[in-house]
Amino acid sequence: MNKAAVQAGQDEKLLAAAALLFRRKGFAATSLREIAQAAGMLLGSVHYRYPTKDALLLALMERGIERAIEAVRTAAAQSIDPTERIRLGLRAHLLMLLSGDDAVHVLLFEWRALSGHARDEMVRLRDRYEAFWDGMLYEAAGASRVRPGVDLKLVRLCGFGAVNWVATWYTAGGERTPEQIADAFWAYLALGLLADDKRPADVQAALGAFSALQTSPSAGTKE
Amino acid sequence: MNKAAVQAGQDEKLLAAAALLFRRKGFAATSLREIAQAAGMLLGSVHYRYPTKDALLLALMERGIERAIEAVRTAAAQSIDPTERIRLGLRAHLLMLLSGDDAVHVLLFEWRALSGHARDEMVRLRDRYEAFWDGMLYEAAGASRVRPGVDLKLVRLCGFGAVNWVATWYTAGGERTPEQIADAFWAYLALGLLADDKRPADVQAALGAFSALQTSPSAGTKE
Amino acid sequence: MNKAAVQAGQDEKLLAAAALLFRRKGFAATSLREIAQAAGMLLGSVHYRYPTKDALLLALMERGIERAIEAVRTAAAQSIDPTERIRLGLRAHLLMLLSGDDAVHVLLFEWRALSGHARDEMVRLRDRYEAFWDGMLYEAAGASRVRPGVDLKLVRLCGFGAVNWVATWYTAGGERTPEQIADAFWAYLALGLLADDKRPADVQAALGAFSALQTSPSAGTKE
Amino acid sequence: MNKAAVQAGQDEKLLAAAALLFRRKGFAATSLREIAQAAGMLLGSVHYRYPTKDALLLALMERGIERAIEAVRTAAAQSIDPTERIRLGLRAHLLMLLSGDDAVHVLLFEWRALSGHARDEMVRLRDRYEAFWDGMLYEAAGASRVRPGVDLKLVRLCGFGAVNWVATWYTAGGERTPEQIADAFWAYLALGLLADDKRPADVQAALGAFSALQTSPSAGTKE
DNA sequence: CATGAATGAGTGTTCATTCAT
DNA sequence: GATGAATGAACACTCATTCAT
Repeated sequence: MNKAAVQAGQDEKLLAAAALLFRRKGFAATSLREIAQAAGMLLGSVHYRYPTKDALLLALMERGIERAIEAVRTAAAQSIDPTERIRLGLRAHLLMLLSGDDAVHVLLFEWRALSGHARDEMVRLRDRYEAFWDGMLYEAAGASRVRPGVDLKLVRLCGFGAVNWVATWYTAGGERTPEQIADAFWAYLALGLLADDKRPADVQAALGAFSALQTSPSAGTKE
Repeated sequence: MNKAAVQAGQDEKLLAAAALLFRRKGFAATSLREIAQAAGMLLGSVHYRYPTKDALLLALMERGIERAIEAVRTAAAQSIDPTERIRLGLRAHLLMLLSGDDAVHVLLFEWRALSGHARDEMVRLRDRYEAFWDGMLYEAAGASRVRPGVDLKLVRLCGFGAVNWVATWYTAGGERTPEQIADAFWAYLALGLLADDKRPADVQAALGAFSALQTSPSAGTKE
Repeated sequence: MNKAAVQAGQDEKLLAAAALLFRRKGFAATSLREIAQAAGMLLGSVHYRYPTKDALLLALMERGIERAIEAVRTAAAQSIDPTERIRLGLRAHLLMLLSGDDAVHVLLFEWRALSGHARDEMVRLRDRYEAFWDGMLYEAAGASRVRPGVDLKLVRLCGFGAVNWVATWYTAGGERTPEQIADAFWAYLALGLLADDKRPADVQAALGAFSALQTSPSAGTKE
Repeated sequence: MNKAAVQAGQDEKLLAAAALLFRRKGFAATSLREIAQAAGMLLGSVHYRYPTKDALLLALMERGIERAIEAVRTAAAQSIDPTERIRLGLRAHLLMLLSGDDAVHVLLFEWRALSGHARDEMVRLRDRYEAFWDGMLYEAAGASRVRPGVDLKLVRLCGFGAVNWVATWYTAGGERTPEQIADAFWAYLALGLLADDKRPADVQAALGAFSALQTSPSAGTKE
């Protein structure tokens, strides 16, 4: 039992080291030797735990997805208001991505390195997370808070994009905290950028294509 | 003269092949041998044109940024209305990213592979593009179409994120065209998601943090 | 225990093969593939033992210097007469250089190929060997066998040059053995070339510059 | 005629640049591109003048040998005393080697890089120079200044070694000039190191092997 | 169970050389 | 006559992976 705990700890150290390096240098540019060294173990031992580099990445992603779902679920549970739940979830998602866990970052940015079976497996994991978010959005829509004609799936993809992309430019110690960024993004999406008295007239006109869009609200998106 | 044209064509083929492969497999996972083969030239010839792999990537990015700026500028020039110009620019940006040119994709997703001087150079290129967009946004703000308290830089980062992330999930032949996606994202951001009669009461309350944010409208974001 | 012995044997074979090839073709003109093949191992295995080509050369030089010092010390220990000790040491040095070990040859002729840290390391090794020889020479001088006004450091450099250069023209099976060559060189240096009755008059005159030199007997030589 | 002069000047610059680089980095480690750049010409033009790298080295050596012979001959001509002529020749040889011309250095230290026909050619050149020196030595012997039993060829090899090796450790601005070094070496060889009253007794005894040597004075040496 | 020596395919890069112009 | 684009073999080196112990 003690031995098993040590092993789990070793595994934890290994995955954490891998996540850090994958995030910093990318999957392909990181060698298993580096990971082994960073984790304080030997190269052979890495292969003992994960037979291939792909398997290590996949394990990392699995862990990332579980933690992300867990974190978002916990955050959202703090409110029963659907809109507020989304805001809290968004905060949690961004927090995980920026400072919580390298595994989440890896999950979002290194999946292209996988191929074949490992890639299918990873897609399955992502779908689970996306389904979880879609659930929250449909709650909000059900509470008829969302403007009619809005495609929820597309909203999810829009919001995810905005938030995930933050990992690209954010640096700790900047002028905004992750929480502030998440709230601001949510405010933009929820309220819109344009001043109230300016909206109806010119925007509606400008978005002719968008109006057409509203008539087919369930248009799909995914590969 | 003929010779110069042939050389330029060779170069074009080389960069196009590199862009395609970098996009599909990532920079680190693509070998110069593969690129050479895809471009129909020999390995030595690739190095003759670009002394290092980094130099090839950098050249690709330079081309990508020039084309992106050009495309967005041309699209935005079709209207004099600041809001409409943004919508048209967004469309052009997404179109470049998705189907116009692999170089733009590479520019956005492979910059982490660079280091040292090449990275500085790339950052300089990106800054130019971002400055170009900020210009368009300030126009719109100057025409007092934007809700007070909105941080334009953060809006740009939000919008870029949403749009750039599309490259992550979009597949040609899907149910929406790039233009439709761009318009929809712009509509979400411009008008907001929430129904008019629902907005003032509960959103304002939900976004306490956001209200605080509005008092310091010029808060920065970046590293 | 058996395993360690096998490994040491492999290492020995590798270094011996490298020394032979470096001697025959020079460091830069010898490829690691050739060395691997000559040592009966695979290219990857060479790098496993010595991470870089420079490291391999350095290891070779270290071995060369150790063996040279050991051989010279052992030979010189056979006599207690300072002059005789030098003759015996010279013999041993030349023997190592010509037929004993390619590593010694490499040490003397391939050091220019190194740069940076590896070169510093090599200089350190050479200095140790030279200090060892200077010790022997000072012994002889202390026994007041050496003509006054002779610069011992310069003598060492003169003798080393004469003897090391032999590696340039010597071929096994020639008309003189290494021992005979060493003894002859030592005789020339010790006794001088000129007949006794011819020396005082004309040589002294011919060597005006040399006489001047004798007045500053401690003039240095080296960088 | 003007054109021919320009060409000869170009050739001169090319050979000088090659000599400098070969001396500094070795033949194998110097690329033709470097040489071309240092000579201010283009890579193709180097090949235009010398079809292969070996040919360039060989041309360099030819020039080196011619200059060396010329310099030594001129220096020796300043005296009619055979011993003095040797001293002056030695001075000239060392001067060429150290500061006169990189080609001489290359000639002595880079010949191992050649093989096949080019190597044979180079050996022929060296033999010419050595024959020239042997001529001077036999003059001195004929004037019966040399101790009986001394092998002149071996003396030449001994002296050449001592002097050539100086290039290995000499640095300009050191405490001795090349002339002083040459004179000192000649003094050591001509007069011997040991004090007069110490010589007959112990050295003769110590050099038993040498006495045997004296009975076969014409023993050859060369490969 | 864990290790580390060994592997060999593959990497980016260098380079002397060729040749059409 | 002189150039520089193109070549491809060779280079030192990296790396995920295997396997005997």
